[in-house]
Amino acid sequence: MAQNVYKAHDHHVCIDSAVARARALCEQQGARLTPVRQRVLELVWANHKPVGAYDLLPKLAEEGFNSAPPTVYRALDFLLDLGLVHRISSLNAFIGCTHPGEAHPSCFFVCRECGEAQELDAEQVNKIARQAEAMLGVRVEQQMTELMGLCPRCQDAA
Amino acid sequence: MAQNVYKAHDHHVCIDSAVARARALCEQQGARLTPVRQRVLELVWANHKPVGAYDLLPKLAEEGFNSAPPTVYRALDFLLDLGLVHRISSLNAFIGCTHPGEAHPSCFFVCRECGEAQELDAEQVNKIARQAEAMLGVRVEQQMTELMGLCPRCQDAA
DNA sequence: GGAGATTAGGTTATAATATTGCAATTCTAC
DNA sequence: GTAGAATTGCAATATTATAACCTAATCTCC
Repeated sequence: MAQNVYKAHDHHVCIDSAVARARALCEQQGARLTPVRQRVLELVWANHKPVGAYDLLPKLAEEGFNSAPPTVYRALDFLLDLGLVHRISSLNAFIGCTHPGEAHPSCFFVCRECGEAQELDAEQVNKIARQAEAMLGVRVEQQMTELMGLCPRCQDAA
Repeated sequence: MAQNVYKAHDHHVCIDSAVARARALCEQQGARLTPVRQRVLELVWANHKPVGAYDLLPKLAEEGFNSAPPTVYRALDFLLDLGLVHRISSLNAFIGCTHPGEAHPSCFFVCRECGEAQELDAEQVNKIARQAEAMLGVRVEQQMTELMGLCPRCQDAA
């Protein structure tokens, strides 16, 4: 299971290590972590809530970056390709990945109240994929699972 | 596992039984399967490919139905609530469900070539949900899984 | 069967998300 | 240093979804 976001933690470490992993991965793959791309990654990691592409635009603008939609979508596509971020389809939003290294299954729990997302172990989803391949003859190339509900904190609050 | 869409079948049966199930379910729940709603359901069932809301509009228009976006979105929302259709988030599209009866986990394989979707057994996804509840203390209310890849036919074609 | 409540549908406008196409620039490898 | 590739800037537009407000149909209960 990935790191538990519901435990108290120094979030700067999350951001810093995300950038460090990104840098390493880009070097390894011969990809370029340009200023926009790095800044988008940092902004996605600003907290543990999936962020919309259009939420990033004004923040980039403030900092003097170009801020037209294609800029942020291109950066996000780049990060998605490297598995540095995941897309939460049901929210049209993006969130940082804790164990990047090319595209891999996306499996998250998202709280409908606070919006925080917790990455989950995707082992069971792999089972579904293997089962479908065996029983139906399909070939699975991508997987995503999204669970929605209430996180521990928001249950307590209610 | 739900019916296998890759096997030859008389598709009229799919549509007819979908409508029959819908009628029964609506009766049971005291909901009204109005003409627009039934027609939208039939159109969603026109084939086994997820269909976009905006693809339905012109077809409804041809048949003299009102055809503004809210009309089709309302019909789709109604059908979603009853579990008669599912939303494929990664495609912004909708597909008929073979075993309706209020909202339930959505689990599909979608072919990236032909676009056909095959509903899968969601038992493993339930396991993920229970695991997340046990280990993280979250409460899961909704689930969706989407697998992407190549269906048997499109593998053969390639 | 009629009054009031509820549900469904019509209409217009607009919000939110995402992409296309092309020109300009920067980087990389030779 | 130059050709080719990757990246960015920019303007326009496509696609998906909802808001707000009103009218009409249907239900419920007496």
